[in-house]
Amino acid sequence: MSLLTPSDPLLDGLNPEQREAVEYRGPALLIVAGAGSGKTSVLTRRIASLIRGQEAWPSQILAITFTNKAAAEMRERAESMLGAATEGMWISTFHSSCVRILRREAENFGFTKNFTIYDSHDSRTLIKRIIKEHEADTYGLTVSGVSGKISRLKNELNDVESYARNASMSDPSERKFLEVYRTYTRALQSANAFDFDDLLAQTVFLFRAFPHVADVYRRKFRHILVDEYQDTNHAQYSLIHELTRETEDGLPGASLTVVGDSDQSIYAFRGADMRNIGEFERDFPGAKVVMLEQNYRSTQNILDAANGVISNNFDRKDKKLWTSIGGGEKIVGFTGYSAHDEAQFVVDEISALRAAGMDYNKMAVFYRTNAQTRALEEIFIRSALPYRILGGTKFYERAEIKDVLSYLVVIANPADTLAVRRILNVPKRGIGPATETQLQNYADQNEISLRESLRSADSLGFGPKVSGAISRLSSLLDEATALVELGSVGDVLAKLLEETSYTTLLRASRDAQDEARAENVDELLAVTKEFDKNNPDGTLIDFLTEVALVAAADDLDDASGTVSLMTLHTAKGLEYEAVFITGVEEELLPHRMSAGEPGGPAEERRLFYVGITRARQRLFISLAMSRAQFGQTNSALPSRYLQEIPAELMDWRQSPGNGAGFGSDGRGLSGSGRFGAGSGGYGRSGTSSESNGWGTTEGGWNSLEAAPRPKAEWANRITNKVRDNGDLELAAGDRIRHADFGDGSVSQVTGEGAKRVAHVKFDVAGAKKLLIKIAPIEKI
DNA sequence: AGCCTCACTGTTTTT
DNA sequence: CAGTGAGGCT
Repeated sequence: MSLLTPSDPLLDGLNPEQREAVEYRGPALLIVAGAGSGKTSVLTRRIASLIRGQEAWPSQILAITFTNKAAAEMRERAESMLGAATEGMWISTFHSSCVRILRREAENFGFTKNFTIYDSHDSRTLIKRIIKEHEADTYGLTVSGVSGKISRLKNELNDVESYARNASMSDPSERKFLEVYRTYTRALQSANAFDFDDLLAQTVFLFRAFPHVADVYRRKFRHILVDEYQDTNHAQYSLIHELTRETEDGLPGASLTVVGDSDQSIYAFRGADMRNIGEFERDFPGAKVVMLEQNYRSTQNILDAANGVISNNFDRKDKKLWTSIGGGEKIVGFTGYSAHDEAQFVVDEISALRAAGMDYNKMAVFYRTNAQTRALEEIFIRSALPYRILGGTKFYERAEIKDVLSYLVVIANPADTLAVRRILNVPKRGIGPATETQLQNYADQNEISLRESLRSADSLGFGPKVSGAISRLSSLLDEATALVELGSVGDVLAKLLEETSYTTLLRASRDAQDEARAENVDELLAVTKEFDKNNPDGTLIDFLTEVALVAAADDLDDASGTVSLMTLHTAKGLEYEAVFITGVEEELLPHRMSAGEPGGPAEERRLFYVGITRARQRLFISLAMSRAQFGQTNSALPSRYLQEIPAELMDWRQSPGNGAGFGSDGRGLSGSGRFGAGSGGYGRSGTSSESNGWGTTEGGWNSLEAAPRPKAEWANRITNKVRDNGDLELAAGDRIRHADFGDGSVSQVTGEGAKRVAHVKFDVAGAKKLLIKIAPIEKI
């Protein structure tokens, strides 16, 4: 048992439950940790107590998180408790743990240890090519459809052959899909590459196919700790199971600790299954369960709001967060006229908080979709507030960065055809599609890689210009490869940039954006040098692995004084003194795409809950009445989740219920900035059939007509059924009747499908544009 | 081969 | 809106 005494600093300040979570010893422990209940602290102290009590060597500990950031934080905390005694511990994400294992074991199953990792963009590119080659698009297969399906299959551990056994071969599109899946799998194999999902799935397959290999790791890891267990998908779950199994010669399985909170499960879309945590006790009979419900982060008001919201999810174990911190300030609500107006509110409040002494890096702004950053950014820039965006279009996804990285990939893994193709004609060197196809054919016929075929340029009958270009590329790659042995990653990259003139050419371009691209490439060069400095023994492969696995929240050093902007997903696991949740509207939160998915609205509610519980002191919730999306402005309704926050907790500066209506003349932004008080309404009342009168005036402003009639406080209460005229056929000359505008005649119909717009001349109300699908109209 | 323009399309969250 | 693909021109 533990050698710790009650006064040991490891147990200092812990409540009885936390303490039990640190001290319990047994084969399986589930820590149900509500938001802000100190789970990271408990987890690290648990690790520390295992080491201090000499119950385990550091190398016997495997701690798994979902993000590198969480892993880094845990490592840091463990180091501050244990110092050098953390050496040899595996504290890393699922994905990087798997890469580590796969690199060691790749030779067992037809890969080499310098395999490439394909991000989702790479796999889409590959899938796109395969769909084209197999003319699979004529069977209705799309790139996103196929890549989504393959990803789901892999997360469920269905490889091609197991899928083939179960698929219905009578369906031609199924057959075609199988063909694509099979080709894709072979392409990955021959490119010596794994996609993201493979990293997990292949590790599981490896363990299952080679029990003696699995045993090596089972013997090694005696204590396995998993964070955010509610977000594990089937592959991750199986991986944990494989690792905690008894070895062939009877060594009992490792002790397993999982931490999670089903209320914070927000990754169902990538296969996460809450049941993994719900059924933990069934999976591990005799498991100990510890509940952490005391919250050390937020004020009671914030927790009450969070509890109010989450209690609307039914299939959950009831648990209530509580705190001894006290009530705190009310939650501030604001309804903007537009996304810009909303952003202005955010900026104003941030300035006020700053003036009151709060540092910018203690504040964060959350949103549901990355697209929402646009308006926020504009206003932040205009107001000269320092901010940083976490996630979004990632540095490593930029075309110029991928180009340059592809050179490094080709050097590390010449089998990677995708990477070879990417650099073949970048920068332009006269190797076009025709040449590429010929090279590929030659490679296929001789069963060599595309990279190898470059060496035979002279004998392929190309013109002198083309074959010269190919030979030069080939020898450049050879030279750089030779340099890998001697030089650092930075040296190799510098040489490649020098020889290809990549940045020089960008700088010579007259496209202004190319200068920015050149700077990005310079930054990448700086990154490699930084890597060389921090990892004197680091290899090119190590560098590429690190780069492939960085995530949105990872590159954040929040020491600097900036406000952080991020999606609600990225926000998980973080906390801030002041939190702004923006865009709390129907169609956005819950997102329209979630409506059709089973459990969608409940998951969106959890997302909102995650956002709320990030806040320590102050919480601001805002929405906009209209929002531009896909170049069009649409009106929006308050999110259904707003009414789940007890009204007395909120202080509405500008409420969705009694906010002013605004006229169809479209004033608003220019005037007072915020629309003034007034009656009438945002949103509508009455029966569902006349709700949602999205009209578009000829002036271009999309607006809701003021609705000077009694209404429920929450306009969206009555919109559970959205009007849908999807099938309504209209043509010029038709007479229609609108719920508000009366009768009119159609002058023109534009757009397609759901975006069909009728241009209508109303007899009294004048000319309007109406979205046919949802306008309250009927043909007469 | 390489450049241009035009039209079209999907339109969430991420390791 | 943004990223892509086709088609036409040099």
